[in-house]
Amino acid sequence: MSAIDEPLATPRRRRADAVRNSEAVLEAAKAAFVESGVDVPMREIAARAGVGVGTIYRHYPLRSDLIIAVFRHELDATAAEADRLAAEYPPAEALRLWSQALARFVATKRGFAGALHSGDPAYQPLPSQFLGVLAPKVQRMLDAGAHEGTIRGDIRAEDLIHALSRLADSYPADSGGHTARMSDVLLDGLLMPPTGQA
Amino acid sequence: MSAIDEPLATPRRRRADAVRNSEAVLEAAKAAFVESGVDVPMREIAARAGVGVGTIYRHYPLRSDLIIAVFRHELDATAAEADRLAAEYPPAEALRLWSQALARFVATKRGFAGALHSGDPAYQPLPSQFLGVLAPKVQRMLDAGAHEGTIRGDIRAEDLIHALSRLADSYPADSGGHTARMSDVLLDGLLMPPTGQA
DNA sequence: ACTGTAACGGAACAGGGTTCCGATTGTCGA
DNA sequence: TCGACAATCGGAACCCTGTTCCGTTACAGT
Repeated sequence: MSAIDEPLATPRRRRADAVRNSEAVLEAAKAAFVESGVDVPMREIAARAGVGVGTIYRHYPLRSDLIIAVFRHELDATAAEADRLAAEYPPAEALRLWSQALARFVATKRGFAGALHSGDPAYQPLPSQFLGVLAPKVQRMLDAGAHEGTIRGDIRAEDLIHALSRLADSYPADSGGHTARMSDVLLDGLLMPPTGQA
Repeated sequence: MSAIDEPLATPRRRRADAVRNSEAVLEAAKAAFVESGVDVPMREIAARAGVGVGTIYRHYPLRSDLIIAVFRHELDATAAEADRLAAEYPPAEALRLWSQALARFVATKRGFAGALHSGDPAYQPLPSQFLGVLAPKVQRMLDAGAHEGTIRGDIRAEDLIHALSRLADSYPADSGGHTARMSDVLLDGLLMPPTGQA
């Protein structure tokens, strides 16, 4: 009766160099993503991290694994922001403010939205992981708005996030506020009553 | 004073094989785009057309040249559709119907919207050529709607087309009508009066 | 027919993703 | 402390694709 605080017999301890390397890769990827976007060559990340490419693939078999790992914190923060805003503002306004947070997230990750919708097998799990974190929070805002009658109720959170992330990626260097304007138009369309005739 | 129906002295006649090949490439590309999307390898197009890759590059130095050439007819038709609808329906309704036409155009061209916004130098002229054909027609619809007070006047045709083409590309196999639904939401947001508070 | 040249084809080069395997090096038991 | 084992490493090698380049081919005009 010594170590039963581990779920089952400890299979083995993770090697120290493995931990070091996996963290070094994470740091290198983070920097590389900022400089060159998420499509940066694997070899460059490997060089920055001072490891071989094989080591990257060992720790992150899919490029999407690396991306999610790098952006995990920010992604969670963006999700948490949804809760914060939902608690402080009426649904429609919370949604509008949150959409700006999402736009900031996407805009600062060159190539992220493209990867999200690319269909490339290396990015295959990305959409579900991304949406898995955000959609529940957004859905709650949508439901609240639908319940009080200020937001139309036939739009799913996942579709909305898809759309917003698409729009946010439309202008590589968006100095004219195009993204913000079109996102606002989309959100106006969500407000009740929908004026459009069938 | 024989042949002055040509702008200036006819420099030379285009070689028959050149004409043949350039058309063969066009046909091959059209088929390949349908089967595999606009990102299909050049070698495959060359093989289908029975020419060498060098021949493709001779006739279409940029991939975007080939894409535009292949879709020229459909693109013009989509532009003409804007005129037709504008003549027959009130601006807001015309715009809604036209957006469906655009969605059809984009949806049937796998990878097209991605190429449109990719930033890849091989696609560099694509956005301006694409928008150059469509934007003037759409702008006229927007202006008409703004003039009669049914459509908000602060949205440029180019931004709208960008947004719609982005949305139309969001779902590779859109069986659930997601694209149509989100496009409708966007268009609802265009209608006056905009309900959203700043 | 003959010639000059436009056009051709595909080898060659460059660059990126992914795999594979011999070499290395922690970890753990003795 | 030491040895053995296996996890891990590194980067060469392979494949696929875009693009260029140039020796060869074959059309157009005389």
